[in-house]
Amino acid sequence: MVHYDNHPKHFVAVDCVILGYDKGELCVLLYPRGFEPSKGAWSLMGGFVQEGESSDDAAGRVLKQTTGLDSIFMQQVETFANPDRETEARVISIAYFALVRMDEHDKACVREHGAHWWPISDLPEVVFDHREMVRKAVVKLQQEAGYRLIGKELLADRFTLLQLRKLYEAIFMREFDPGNFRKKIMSLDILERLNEKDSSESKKGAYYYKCKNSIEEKGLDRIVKSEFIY
Amino acid sequence: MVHYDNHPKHFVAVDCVILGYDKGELCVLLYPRGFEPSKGAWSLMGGFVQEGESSDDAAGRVLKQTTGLDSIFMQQVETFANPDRETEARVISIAYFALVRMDEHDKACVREHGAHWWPISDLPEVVFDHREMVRKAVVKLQQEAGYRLIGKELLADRFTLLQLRKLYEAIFMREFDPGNFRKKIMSLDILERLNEKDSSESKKGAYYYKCKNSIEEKGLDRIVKSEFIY
DNA sequence: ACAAAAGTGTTGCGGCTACACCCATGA
DNA sequence: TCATGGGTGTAGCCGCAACACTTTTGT
Repeated sequence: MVHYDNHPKHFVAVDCVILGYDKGELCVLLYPRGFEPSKGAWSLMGGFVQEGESSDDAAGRVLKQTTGLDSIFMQQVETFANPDRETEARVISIAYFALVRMDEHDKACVREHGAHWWPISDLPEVVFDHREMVRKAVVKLQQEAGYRLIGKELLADRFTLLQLRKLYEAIFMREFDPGNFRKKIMSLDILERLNEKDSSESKKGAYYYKCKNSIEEKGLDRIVKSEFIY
Repeated sequence: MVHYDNHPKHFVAVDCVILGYDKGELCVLLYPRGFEPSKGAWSLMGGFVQEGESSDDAAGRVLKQTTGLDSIFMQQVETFANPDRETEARVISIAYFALVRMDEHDKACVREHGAHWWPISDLPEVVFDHREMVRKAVVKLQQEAGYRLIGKELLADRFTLLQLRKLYEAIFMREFDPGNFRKKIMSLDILERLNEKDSSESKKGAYYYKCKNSIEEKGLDRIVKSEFIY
């Protein structure tokens, strides 16, 4: 591990799989690549890791630049380091994924970058190995959502159980029994029922819930134990 | 993503958490750092990612150099990219873990590097963030071993169910009921009973088993569903 | 009256846990 | 004969899936 100078240096980038949820669909934020090669293909939001900057910081910076959002749930997915994964130069890329509320991000900011939300189930052609990054990010999201309650991160402050269930159905790409889903979530004792109802989605009206800010999310048992197929 | 030249380049290394199993203990291969800083502390086996070499290749190369082993189960753990994680220079490190059979590796090769096997449960002082790398690698191993049968990778070609159970107890740091463990494993229908017995560990003698080379390891259900505590 | 979602209850199955029990054999 | 692990069986528990059923209210 001595002789550092004998060894090559590399460009190191982060690519962010920014995931949002809207109208029953899980979406990812892409921007159009405006130059060759692969002009016209879409790309994840990315940036280079700078001197004195950790990759976590770099990912946060990219997220901030493109959505205006700060202190968002982010997690490392995997590092892609094939020497020929990009065509112009060798770039080693650390993929991250982030969960944002699609109604809360800075739309001007996104528009300025020409970015666009694409449904996970119907992605356009993307650049390099970015499709694989998205795939791996979704698998990570599934693992994450299977162990602890996502929802805070992708829904508004308050939400109905229908909305939460639809979110989980979008994440796991399968349907959940309404009754059983309700009981499972309730048994975790992490939601607090508000006194307001939402009548837009049903005649009877469903109570809003919010996450107990109470605490610690420690050691929940599994929410979904299914296999991952995506 | 243009203007590559405006961006800094970094040293990129791989660090291998080489795990083995011997006499009921999960062990990791470390070698003593022979120079300051942190002289006397132990270090994971590592190396720099070269031009035209993927990080997977680099990890394989390091493993080959230090154990003489080839085509071994390896998996990326996580990338460590804090700017100050090493003291001499900034090095971004991609951590890998590997599973090797402690009786099969090239002992001369290991000795030549001054390397030594340390039990996971009682590590010496290690350099930089290597302890965290080991921790994360073990968590990954637990996840892996919970979904599919490790054993091929860490035990000899043939093994008794006692040996397999002891291995799982070492990985998960808890005990398994002998009867239940046997039934669980058998229900997976992936082991083939040989006609030889091992009498060294019991009076009655236990049949040797080996993994059905049959095939595909597809979609096993969970072997261990417990939470991860390490 | 009907549809549609909210919300609750019930039942059955499958897997896991805990533990009892016989077997074989070396010391 | 006794201790030890091999190997099998069983009973209880718990969680989940499937689905029935009641409630509420807008149209």
